Amino acid sequence: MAQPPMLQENHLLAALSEPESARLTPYLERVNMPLGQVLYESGEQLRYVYFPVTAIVSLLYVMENGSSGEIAVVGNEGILGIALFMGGETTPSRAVVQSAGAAYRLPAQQLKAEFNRSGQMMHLLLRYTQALITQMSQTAVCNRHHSVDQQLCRWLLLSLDRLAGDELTMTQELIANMLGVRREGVTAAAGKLRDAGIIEYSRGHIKVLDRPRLEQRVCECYEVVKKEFDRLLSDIPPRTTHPRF
Amino acid sequence: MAQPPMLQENHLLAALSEPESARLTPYLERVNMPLGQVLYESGEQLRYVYFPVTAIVSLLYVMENGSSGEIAVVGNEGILGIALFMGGETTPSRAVVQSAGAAYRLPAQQLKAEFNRSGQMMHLLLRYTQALITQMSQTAVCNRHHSVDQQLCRWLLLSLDRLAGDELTMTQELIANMLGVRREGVTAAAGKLRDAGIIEYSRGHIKVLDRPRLEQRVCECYEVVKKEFDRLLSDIPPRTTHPRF
DNA sequence: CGCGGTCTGTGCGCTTGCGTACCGAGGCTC
DNA sequence: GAGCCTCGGTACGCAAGCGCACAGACCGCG
Repeated sequence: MAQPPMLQENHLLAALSEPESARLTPYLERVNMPLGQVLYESGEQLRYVYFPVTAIVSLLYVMENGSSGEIAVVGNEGILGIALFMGGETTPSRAVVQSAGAAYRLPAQQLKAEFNRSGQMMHLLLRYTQALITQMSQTAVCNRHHSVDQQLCRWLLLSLDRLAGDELTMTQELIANMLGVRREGVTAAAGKLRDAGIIEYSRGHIKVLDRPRLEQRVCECYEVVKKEFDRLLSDIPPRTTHPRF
Repeated sequence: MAQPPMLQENHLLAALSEPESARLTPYLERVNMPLGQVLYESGEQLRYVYFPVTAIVSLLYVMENGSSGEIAVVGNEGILGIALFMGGETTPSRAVVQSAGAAYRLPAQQLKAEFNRSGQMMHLLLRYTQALITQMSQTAVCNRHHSVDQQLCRWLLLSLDRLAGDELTMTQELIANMLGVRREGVTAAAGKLRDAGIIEYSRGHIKVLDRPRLEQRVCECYEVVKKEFDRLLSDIPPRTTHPRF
């Protein structure tokens, strides 16, 4: 509780012990990240890790022919750059800012140093990584078995959980890139949700009006991942569900 | 090199330093695993980790409606039970023996103890886990964008890499479960490969006749994962590519 | 106020894969 | 050798999603 309150905005940072927090704070730098910013490219050596606060970042995989797919999404519950402490230094995926906002960044060296102390931070990061693995696995099966309609619901809920409000800035084209489907497919799915009065949207702004009914329509994948995140990370003490404004 | 030669059969065990190997060897137990054996169920507490030798194990995700999908495959290059050292204790996936054979198993306690020494083994396991993450991500996009034909090629090659010979015992029905598609889809894809003279099969036995042409037909996903495994695990010293008979 | 670019809506033909059903062939058991 | 069960082959209608093309709507900018 003696931490600078700002660090509470990211769950992982918030869960650090005082000595850990004291060691890292001098190196943490708050940055603003605009929509579309690429934090790192596939195969690129990472210079920083990022702890999102109000921003949301997608881990995107881009194939040779240009088609793409989101494999995970990271908000203020997590960290970007797990390859650094896992030992691979890089990953074959790209990290793109999906919702503009703030994050703390930390030089790679400092993160590795703290990780190698094998303290609480290491265990925290590993458990977070396992939660991320669950998200990726679930995405794999969801891609295989569920309709665009259901996946759109899942995607909206994942974003909503990582946002302060009920509004997101995102075109259907971009959502299509994330889900790895056609833009027209998203148009159709979004149209159904609008006709049902669950969302409203216009030119890159989506507002969720009725979250409960969104949860009725989503496939099981959303719930599975959510429960697993809760299970793995619920003991994080100050449990700030959303950043306060 | 003073290790019992048998341990060389699994790449991770083979890469251990002498003291590590000496600590673990007393607890390692060689087991035979028949086709179809379930090493652990979704959500089940793990009592052992497994280091496959000649066996191949699939990480399978089964959905509420019974449909399923393979999210990763583990052979003698890896380990089963990463949730133990990642801190989650369990995962929402199921581990099923896809190709009968031998493995070493180690009680969960011993693995955790060794991991917590933060030595070479820890770094090895973490790098392996990152490679596994790559495999899962790639599976997610492959599920989205590639045809059953291509995915069958990928699946065959992944199995082939983890086998001693060129023959696998596996029905089309089971392959369909792994890929998360219909059995008839596999029949059609396999028929094309047979007509082209690339494989031959009958009643649960598949023989690969022309691996180079299999590699021509596969999607990029296979290569990406293979390269990443090589990059992350290539410094493992005794590089026994396949168990010798 | 008009222009241009971006975002969304819609239509159409095509391919892939799904669900269902049925059948024959090979191998195992008794 | 008869019977049974598993495995693989095939067919048909259906639905989802794709690629492409184009049109209208909205916004910002000059």
